[in-house]
Amino acid sequence: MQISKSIPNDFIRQIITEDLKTKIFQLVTRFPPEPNGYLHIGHAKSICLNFDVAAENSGRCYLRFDDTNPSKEDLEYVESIKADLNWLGYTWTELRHSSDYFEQLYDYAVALIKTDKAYVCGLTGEEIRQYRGNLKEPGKNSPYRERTIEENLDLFTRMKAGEFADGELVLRAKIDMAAANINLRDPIIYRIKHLTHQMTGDKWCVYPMYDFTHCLSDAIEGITHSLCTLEFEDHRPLYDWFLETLQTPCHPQQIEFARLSLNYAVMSKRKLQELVEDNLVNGWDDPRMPTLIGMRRRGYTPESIRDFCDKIGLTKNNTSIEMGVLENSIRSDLDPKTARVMAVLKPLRVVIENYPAEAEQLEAPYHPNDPSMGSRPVTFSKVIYIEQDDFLEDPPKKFFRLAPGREVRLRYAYFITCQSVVKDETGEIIELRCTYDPATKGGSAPDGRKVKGTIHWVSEAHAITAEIRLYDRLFNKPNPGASGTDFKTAINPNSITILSNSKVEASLATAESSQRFQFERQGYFCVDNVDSSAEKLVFNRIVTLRDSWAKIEKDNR
RNA sequence: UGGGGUAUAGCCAAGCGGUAAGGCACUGGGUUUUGAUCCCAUGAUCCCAGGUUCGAAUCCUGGUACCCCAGCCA
Repeated sequence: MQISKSIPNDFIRQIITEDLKTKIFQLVTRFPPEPNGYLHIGHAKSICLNFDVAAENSGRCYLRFDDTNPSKEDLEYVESIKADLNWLGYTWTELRHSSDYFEQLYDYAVALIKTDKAYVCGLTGEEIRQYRGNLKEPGKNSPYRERTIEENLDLFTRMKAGEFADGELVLRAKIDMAAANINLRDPIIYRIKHLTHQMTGDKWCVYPMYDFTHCLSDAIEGITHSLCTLEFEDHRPLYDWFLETLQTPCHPQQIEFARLSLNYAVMSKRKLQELVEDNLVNGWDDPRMPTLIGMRRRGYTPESIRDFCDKIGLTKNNTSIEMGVLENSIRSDLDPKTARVMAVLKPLRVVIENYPAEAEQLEAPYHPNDPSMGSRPVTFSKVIYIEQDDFLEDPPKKFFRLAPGREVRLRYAYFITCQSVVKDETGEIIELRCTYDPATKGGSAPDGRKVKGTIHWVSEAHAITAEIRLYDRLFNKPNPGASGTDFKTAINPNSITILSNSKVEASLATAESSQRFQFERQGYFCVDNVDSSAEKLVFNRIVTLRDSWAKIEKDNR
């Protein structure tokens, strides 16, 4: 962005600012993903919050992999998460893993047992659920709740030693089976899993649960403000209970905010995974996915995503952001810094009858409002392509483009007038015959006459054939899966359109992977970082330009 | 009366007892060799009902609506 950014002043920053005023400490935050999937735009909200708020206050922000469940996690994900974070432009003060603390966590659990605040329970999963009660009725005590400390110590030691099978025993905090908050009804804090962990290998066969791990990991790292999403509000009493009961040297403050939800998109890991597995998209990096890796491939800039996160605000309100906000962020980031070039998506051949056989070079600036971006030569010739949409045999009112007998400006070139239309046997328009006015070279008429339309073009003999992928929203309902429907029934069947015979100007021959351009009058495009090659250029449409003609057209119908 | 949250314009969101910021979207207008950009203009009495106060979106009382919680997931 060109404009200097103002620091947001949301309720979390207000709390932190106030804390900083009244206490002496260095702010420490953390971004704690579980490495069990790819990051998406919703994670970006949390990332920006944690890293930015630390930076604004000369604090630190850790990246911590919350890897307490080896059955779901994979090294592949930790690498992708690190790459996404770097791409967004963030650097963590230190890289940590919850698994780094398994030893300390185990000691804390033993401490709990020793103070009679935890016990080994032999109930089955089904029984535990039954004993837990429900939303309206209190639970009842486990028959194992009154084991002696010695017995618990012995059992827990043997759990760790691998003497029991998965599911046979668990360690539970001894709190209150009648608590109104279900999280406090003797929550399980350790379970047995005979699994190889991606970091600790086969050292452990008991793994701590989230509620026990997260607060203690925060405390161990000296996190001052532990920021998480709303669904953990109910867990805060438990978070605080562990820290108070165990008398940890510091007690981080958990603060919850609303997670991001975006119109016409899904954000849950389960749903995204389903899209990938059912081949409804082409992988996690499909440009239609809200994953960071997908958005990166689509052509979104890290700046635009950070700008978006600033714009949407931070509250506890359960809200849904309109796609338009995201689109605005990417457009306003790209507009000042992206070179303009010409590309004809759906070509229509135009022969300029009175133009000589010899081609000529014209100079075209890369940016209309920024001469410092320079210019490039484009070749003009007797046979060119224009956009099919830019010609209408029977134009409606307010259509400013080409039509029989009408004159338009070819951008940076000449005025041309359509003399006749050539059709094939089926009546389809296959070619236009036009004439040009040599006096209008460069695009202005010495006699001062005006044309309302300016259209883009490429020279047939000099253009490069490219594949262009047009993307639209993945879903055609604002809230896919709302009110019990299957979210997959809301998939937009036209979320991708592949144009394999588009014609782009010659200067694009040297376009590099991931390079972005504005195709004049069409939108912003990005060289696909997977499928594009020197032999076959492939562009992704990042976003269209705002299009007031499209609105007029829509109103006409 | 299970517990925990949230309600300010179409979508976000400031506001913290002194008379409703801003962004996005929309609509109208101006500039323009992109129907782009840019520039101007236009909209709410704050979920409802009472109450306190000279004064309430802000405080109190009582309602209503919506979200989250019953994984040996995070």
